[in-house]
Amino acid sequence: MTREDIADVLENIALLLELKGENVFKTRAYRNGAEIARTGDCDIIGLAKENRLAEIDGIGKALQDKIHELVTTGKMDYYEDLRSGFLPTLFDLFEIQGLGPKKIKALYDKLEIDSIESLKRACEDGSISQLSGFGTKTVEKLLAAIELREKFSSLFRLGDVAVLAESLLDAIREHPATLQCCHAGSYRRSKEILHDVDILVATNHPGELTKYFSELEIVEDVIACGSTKASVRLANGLQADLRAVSNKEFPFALQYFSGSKEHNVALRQRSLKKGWSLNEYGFSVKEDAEAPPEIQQEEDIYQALGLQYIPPELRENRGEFEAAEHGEIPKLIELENLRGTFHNHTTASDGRNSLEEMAEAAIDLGLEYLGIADHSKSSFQANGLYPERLLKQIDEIKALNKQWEGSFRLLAGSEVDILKDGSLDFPDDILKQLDYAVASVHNAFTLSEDEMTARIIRAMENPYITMLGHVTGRLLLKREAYAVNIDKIIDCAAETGTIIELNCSPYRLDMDWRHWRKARDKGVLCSINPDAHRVEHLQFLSFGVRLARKGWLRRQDVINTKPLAEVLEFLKIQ
DNA sequence: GCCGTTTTCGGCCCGACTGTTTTCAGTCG
Repeated sequence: MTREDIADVLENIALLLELKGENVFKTRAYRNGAEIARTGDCDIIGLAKENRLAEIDGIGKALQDKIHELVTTGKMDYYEDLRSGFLPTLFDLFEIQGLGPKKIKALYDKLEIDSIESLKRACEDGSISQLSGFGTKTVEKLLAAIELREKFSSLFRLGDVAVLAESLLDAIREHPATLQCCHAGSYRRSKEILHDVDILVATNHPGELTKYFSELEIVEDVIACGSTKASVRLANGLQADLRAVSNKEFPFALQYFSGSKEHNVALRQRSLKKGWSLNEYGFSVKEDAEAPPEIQQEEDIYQALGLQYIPPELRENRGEFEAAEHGEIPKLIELENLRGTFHNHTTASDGRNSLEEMAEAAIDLGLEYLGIADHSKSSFQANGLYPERLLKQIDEIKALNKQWEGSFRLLAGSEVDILKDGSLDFPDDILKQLDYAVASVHNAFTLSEDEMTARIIRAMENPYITMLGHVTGRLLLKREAYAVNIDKIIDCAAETGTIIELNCSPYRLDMDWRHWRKARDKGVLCSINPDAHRVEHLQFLSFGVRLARKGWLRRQDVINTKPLAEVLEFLKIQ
């Protein structure tokens, strides 16, 4: 029994109660309990065993008894009763955009729809249209949502893969027969969306390693396990592949399996011009071609082909060859370059940690400054701040800053909503009291591209707006970006000197890496922001740096590589 | 179902958007 297990049971109870049309506040109590189980600071399992759940705020008598029963017996009668008679596929319906408890209840009661499959059938055969509240538009939207889900079913966000990918590589590294190992594929190239994880190992005992790999504890299913290659599936459905090669082949295999396919096609074409055919095992030399140099490591392959080394993140055949030919591959930003960050939340709005806790966590990470940007009043759902509370927070930040005497500083900002017409949620006389302000769109996502672009540009033109938050509002594998003309936004950022955020929440990674190079070339500065809602989220900075590298960004292109003194000067604050 | 109290009952986050129901219900953030 883990915290996750408890959270899942409570969350499912909340869904089933919603289906039964129970009191929304009762439902909310269970959902709140799930959240506490999943992410609360307390040791919920230990407290449950000791009958001390009453110490947790939000867990009342009913949940205490039920969680205690679940933890000590492994099941909960209330939950078993509630879900008897329903297929587990029913829960999938809640993941379809546009379907909530009321509609799911209607679908279940009237048409016995209890899975995405039966929903799709009912959409296609027209039976859904008989139900009141389900018109043609609704059916269209449901079909689109089902299609989106199918499209994404075998895809994973970088942030959901990173821990697994690292622990797999660690396991391979520990094996005594491993000579060297490395990630390959799209994980190595830091793609934001992945469909598998590739690991390459150099060894003299390949069969031992593939067997060892397929028997690792985190492996759920073995898809294939041969003498040089193993494919497995992990509990979350992610596929992981291991390829074992000799030490001599390793640089070639690493280059080959890192891709991208387009990059490799271009590289092999270059190689052929020299009379060398390139594959995952090495160069094979055509007759009367000169002999290629000795290859010790991946860098040597690029050098042999007359190219500067191309970091894996840039291998998308998007101009990296031209740059490498002319020695113009940039020195890309590294995680160690970051000196601080902006756009973080606290308990004042929808964050989980206090100002002090966020500051301590930032100091522990070695940062010199941390920008606090809680939501503004229009983000009701996020407990956005009204001016009085914001001004009070500014005072609190000033008071806290005294203790660090310049060695660390909290910056007082706001994530101010860009309203539908492009005006801001706070008047200028409030904004000007802040150290900086992030402007973000949080509602009215369905404006036309022209309207949305004009709306955002209007906000950027406000002199008190320092940076633009999550430019497209996308949630990876969950919600498409809203319509916006990125090129116009970049031009406006260049003209107004507005920084553009690289929001490094694993769900966002927005602005997309494909736009950063041109933004950089127009002189637009980037800010790598974790959008942290709790101290652990500061770790998202590493994803931000990976995607900034993928966007060709150098240290000098990112505002938060600047030391504190320079940032204060930049923001014109004391 | 939880919480807090002017203590055992009433409040619990609110507004925008969408589609369809011609006056509002459901979903979402």
